[in-house]
Amino acid sequence: MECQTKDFQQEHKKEMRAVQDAMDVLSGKWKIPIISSLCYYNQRRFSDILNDIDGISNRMLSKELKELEINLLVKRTVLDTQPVSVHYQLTDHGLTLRTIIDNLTAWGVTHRRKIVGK
Amino acid sequence: MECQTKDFQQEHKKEMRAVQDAMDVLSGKWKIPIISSLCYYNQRRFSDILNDIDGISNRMLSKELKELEINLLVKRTVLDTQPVSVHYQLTDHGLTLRTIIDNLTAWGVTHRRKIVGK
DNA sequence: CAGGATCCTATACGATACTG
DNA sequence: CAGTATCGTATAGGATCCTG
Repeated sequence: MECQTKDFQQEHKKEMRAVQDAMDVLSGKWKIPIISSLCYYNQRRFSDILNDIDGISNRMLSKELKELEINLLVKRTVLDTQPVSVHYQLTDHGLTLRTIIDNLTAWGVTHRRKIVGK
Repeated sequence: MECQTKDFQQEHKKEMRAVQDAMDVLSGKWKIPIISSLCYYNQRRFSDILNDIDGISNRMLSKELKELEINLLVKRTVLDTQPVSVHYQLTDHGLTLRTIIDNLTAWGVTHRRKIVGK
């Protein structure tokens, strides 16, 4: 411990800022489920996602999708049907989250086993 | 899309529950920075962590460490020195988060570049 | 169908002060 | 040093109703 220089610590703080940047985008109750849904189904309408995710309200879905759009993770496409339908899909950048989601899924499974016990 | 069976959807909902389980443990402002700190330094005292993480209060650190302990991610050890010092370290189970944290860190970096522009 | 507007509650979090 | 207690605020999120 005594050998740790200021640079060493600064390097770590930089890393922490990066993880927090990531978590700022992904935290909350619904972001990951939404991304997960779009990952799984590739292309999805508003009401489909509403159905994919148990317990989410339209208000929340709308709000979260907007934030994901702002963060360039999701692309919104309005189709001029009657009545209008709207498609959501992950951008290329959004797709780069796939590995993380998969890892989190796997970890979630083993964690539950660990906590609840089997 | 039309070929998706009920089973297919149920499988996906299971996966989503798993990611949410993971996020329940990791969400919030401080959990990941704390784990990151313990990952980096291996063993750390309360006041050290307080120093590692910019902006965290002792109240929050105390609270978050307790939750991490309950989730078996962190082990607390009291050393009978005068005055007492307390060591925190990741459990084996906590260490399994390393990959995820590394991935999130890397993703955070590219995401910031993407959003802020370079 | 795809949302927006409104209202309300819970909890996350912050600041400060105190203790063994 | 390693916390706990107390108080206050802000934000996340839920419920319900409305609209082009």
